[in-house]
Amino acid sequence: MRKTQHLISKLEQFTGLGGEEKQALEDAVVGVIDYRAKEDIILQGDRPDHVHLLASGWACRYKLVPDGGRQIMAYLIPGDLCDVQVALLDRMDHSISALSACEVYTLPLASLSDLMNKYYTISRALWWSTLLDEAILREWLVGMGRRSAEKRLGHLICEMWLRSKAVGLTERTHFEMAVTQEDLADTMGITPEHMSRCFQTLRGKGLISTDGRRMTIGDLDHLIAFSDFDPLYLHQQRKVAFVRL
Amino acid sequence: MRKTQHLISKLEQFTGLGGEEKQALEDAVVGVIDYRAKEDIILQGDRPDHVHLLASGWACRYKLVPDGGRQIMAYLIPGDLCDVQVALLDRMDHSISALSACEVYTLPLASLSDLMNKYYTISRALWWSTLLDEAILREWLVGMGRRSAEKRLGHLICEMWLRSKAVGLTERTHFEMAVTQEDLADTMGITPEHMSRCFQTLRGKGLISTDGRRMTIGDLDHLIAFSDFDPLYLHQQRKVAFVRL
DNA sequence: CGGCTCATTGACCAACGTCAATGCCGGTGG
DNA sequence: CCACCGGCATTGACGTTGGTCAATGAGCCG
Repeated sequence: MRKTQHLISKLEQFTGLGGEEKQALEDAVVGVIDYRAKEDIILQGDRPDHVHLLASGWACRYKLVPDGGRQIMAYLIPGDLCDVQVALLDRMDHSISALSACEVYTLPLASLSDLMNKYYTISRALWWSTLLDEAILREWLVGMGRRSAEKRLGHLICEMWLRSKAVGLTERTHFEMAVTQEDLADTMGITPEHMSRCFQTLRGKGLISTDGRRMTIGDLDHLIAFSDFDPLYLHQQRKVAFVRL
Repeated sequence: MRKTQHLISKLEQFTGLGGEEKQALEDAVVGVIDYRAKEDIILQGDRPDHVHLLASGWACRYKLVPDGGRQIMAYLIPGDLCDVQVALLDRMDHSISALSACEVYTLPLASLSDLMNKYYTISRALWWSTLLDEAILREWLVGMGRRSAEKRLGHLICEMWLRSKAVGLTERTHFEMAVTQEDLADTMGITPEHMSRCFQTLRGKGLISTDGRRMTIGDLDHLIAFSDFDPLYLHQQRKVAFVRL
């Protein structure tokens, strides 16, 4: 399998890619690094000279606040680029950390930049992926402001199920949600204790069930309705990925 | 004064622009539209064929949720482009509405696209501005998850003071904050009643005072400290805009 | 077995929501 | 000029979501 398979699956939601373009992406990968859970990949203030492509596992963008709290601002799954933005911004305004064990491919910033100059399609597709990140961020903000913690959890499960599906990591009814309840609590702006209570509720309603990190969706239609989930914001233009279970 | 003066001031935080580039931007403006407060500029689902540049007044990005609630996800001030992203995404995943009376310039999507092909600097500067939007969104999410409503309000005031300053719309200690408390409540995910209480607190501490829509910062250093404000996320690279009052 | 991390539970508490009423102010028409 | 109106801000009493603290379990691994 190609190293860039997940990335290509992701980009192909938006546009077709030719064989030459796929090979060029593949050739840009120069190294691989392993991280353990909770290990930092990039720190706030860094100015990385490589772009990081997540190959396996889950990671997150986060910031710490003075009182010691952590706010997670994005989940990164296989196929996601961690830091395209550093090409333009002076330095990282947030940190990135592994949530589970992760494999990360490195691509020299210069190669990626060449590639974007040479292949208009790749350039557009990468720009599209940053706009998608932004759209997800907006939807999370809506959740934080206007949805209960339980609905936010349900919403996130729907989102990650679809995003995993788009890169080929979802089974029919279940997928690997490689995070702890504490991570989820830091995502939703609540405490781990309350996160646990939210899980009870969703399980009690028969919407989900869990076995370790494996998340099984018990009743997709009702989960969607309960969570007020509308996949429009994921902009999955080319494939109708959102089929019934 | 140039129509694109505010936009140019904004972009020059990031990069220098030559006279030819400035003129090209100016020439791309083809029309102007007036909106009254509360009027929608773009609706969710739209696919505008023009890019909108805010010339005066304040606007916002927002989404509605089923129970009737509104979540504001960004403020737009003079010099901000409303919808560069629609060039790539299929359609708007959120709406944009005027918060005060607004003047909006329109630029044909095709002209802007030509301009970005011809002038690498402009292309980079516009990309930078979308990354900035994303950085602001992340910081708002941190606030929603991990800061009290009072601190969020203080933080927003610091942010808008700086952003207004970057486009030349801030006096020494005060600026026009063209929004109602209800708008602010919909921004922070709280109720107007609670927003009012937050204002009392900040006024009581002597951090701010208000006169209609005019926001006066009483004690910048303490407001910054109180709000846990760090301007790093605004990525104001070229100018040290963050001088003391 | 012991030590770790993660999930869960319960009792109590604080931030913020809800509802209902009041005040303020600028605009407008008689 | 004044009465009235509509939009916005404010206040108070009380309710709810989610926080805090402290303890207990449950699984995993050396």
